[in-house]
Amino acid sequence: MECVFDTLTERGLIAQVTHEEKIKQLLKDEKVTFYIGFDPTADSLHVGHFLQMMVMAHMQRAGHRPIAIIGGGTAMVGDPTGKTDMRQMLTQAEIQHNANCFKKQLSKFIEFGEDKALMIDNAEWLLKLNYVDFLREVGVHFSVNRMLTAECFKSRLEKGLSFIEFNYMLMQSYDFLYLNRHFNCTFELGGDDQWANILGGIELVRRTESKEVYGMTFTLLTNSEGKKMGKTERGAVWLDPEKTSPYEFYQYWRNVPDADVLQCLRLLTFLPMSQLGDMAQWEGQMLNQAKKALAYEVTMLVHGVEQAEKAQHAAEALFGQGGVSGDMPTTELATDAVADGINILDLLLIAGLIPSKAEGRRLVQQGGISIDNKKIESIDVAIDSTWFVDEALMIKKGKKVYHKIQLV
RNA sequence: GGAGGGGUUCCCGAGUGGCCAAAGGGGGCAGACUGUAAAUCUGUUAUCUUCGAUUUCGAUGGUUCGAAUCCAUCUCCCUCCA
Repeated sequence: MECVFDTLTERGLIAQVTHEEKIKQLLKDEKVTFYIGFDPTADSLHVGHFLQMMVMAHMQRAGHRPIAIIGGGTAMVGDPTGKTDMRQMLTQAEIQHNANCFKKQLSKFIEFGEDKALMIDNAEWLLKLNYVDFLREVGVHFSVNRMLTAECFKSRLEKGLSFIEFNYMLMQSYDFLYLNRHFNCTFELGGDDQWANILGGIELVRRTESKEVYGMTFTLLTNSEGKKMGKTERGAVWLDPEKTSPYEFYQYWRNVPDADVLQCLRLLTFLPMSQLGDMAQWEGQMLNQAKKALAYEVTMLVHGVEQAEKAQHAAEALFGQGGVSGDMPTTELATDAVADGINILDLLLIAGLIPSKAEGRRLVQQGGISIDNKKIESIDVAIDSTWFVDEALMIKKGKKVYHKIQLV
C-alpha cells in the first residue's frame, strides 16, 4: 500500500522532516491531524502558496485531516523570516476579508467539513492572550540565545529586528500547542523557511505536554536560478481570476524556463510519476509539450477544466495561426469611438497595454506593436473601422502579449 | 536623552552651484537569434501633443541669474553612547 510520505518524497516536495522513520510509520498507520499556516496579508492566495495547497491535498487524499490556520493573530505581528524590512501591519477588518477569500480558493483543493478539513483563524486565541500569562506559560520555554542563532533571524540582526517581530516564533509555536490541545494536531507543515518556527512549536509542545509531535517542511518553489517563482514584474501570480486571468495564469506556466518544467510538474500537478518519467527524457523543442501539460494541469487545478481549455485554445490560436479567436484579454470599444479613427497610442492606452504615451511611442518606434500581424510603423497611425474584421482586431505587443479589441 | 551618519529616478548606488531628466549596475520593456525556453548581442527605461515644454533628487521655505548640490525649519531612518 502506498504511503503519502513516499508520494511526497518521490515528487520532491519534502525538504526537511523532524523524525523521518517515525513520521513515515505514522502517516501510514494512523489518521493524523496536521496544520499549515497562511498569512492573510493579501486578499488572494498566490503561486507561492500553491505548493502548500498541493501538499494539503495529497495529505487529505491519503486520509489525513488538514487544518488551515489563517494567521489573523500572527499577521498582526508579522513574520520576520526572509524579510528585509518590517512588514506593514494590517487591520483586523482587512485580515478578516482576506481570510474569507482564502477559504474560497482553498476549497478547490481540499474539502472542508467537520471531520474533513478545518480552517481556523489563530486570532481566536492569540488576541485573547494575557501578556504576563503568556510569558509565564510560553516565554519560559524559549532561550533567547537559541533563537538568536536561528537562521531566520540572522539577516535581520544586521538590518534591525523589532521586538514585536522577534515574538513571532513564540506565537506560531503557541499555535501548535493550542491546536495540539484542542484538535489533537500532531503535525506542523510549512515552507522550508518555516523550519525554525516549526521546531519552536514542537519543542514547546514537548516541554509543556510531554508529547512528541512532528514537523515537516517543503521545498520552496524556486526556479533554476534560486529565485522564488510566482513573481512577475507586475507582482505575484494570483489564484484569483480577477487579479490574474486564467489566460495569463496559463501563460505563466507555459513560459517557465526549460530547466524548471519537470520540477514544476512534480510539485504542482497530480500527474503520475510514471508519466513524468517519460517527459524527463525530452529535450529541446519537445519540452514545449511538457510545458503545455504543466500549464494545462495547473490552470485546471486552480480555475477548473473549462477555463483551462479556454486558455489553452486561446494560446494555441494566437501562437499557432495568430487568429482572433478564443478567450484572451479583451477590451471592448464603442463603435463610435473609432468612427473618425483613433490614434494608435490612445488605443494602446485604453487597452491597458502601456502605462503612458511616452512608453507607447518607444514601443512603436522600436517595432514592438503590430495589429493583425501588420507592424505599426508610425505613432501617427489612426485606427478606424476599416481595420476591424468582424468587429474585432488583434494587437500584439512584443512577442507574446496579445490583446483583442472588440467593437460593441 | 547625548553624539554622529544618512534619505537621489522601479531597486542598489554615483553625483557637493550651471555641461543633471541626473554616471554605473540590477531589473523591466523592445529588437535580433530561437522552441511562447535559456544564454548572448543591440536599443530603450520621468511626463506631456514631435520641436519644445513641464514636473522630479525626504517635506516646506529661503539664498542665487541659476540648486539634487548652499542656508533654515520640519520629518523619517541608521550607528554609537546611556
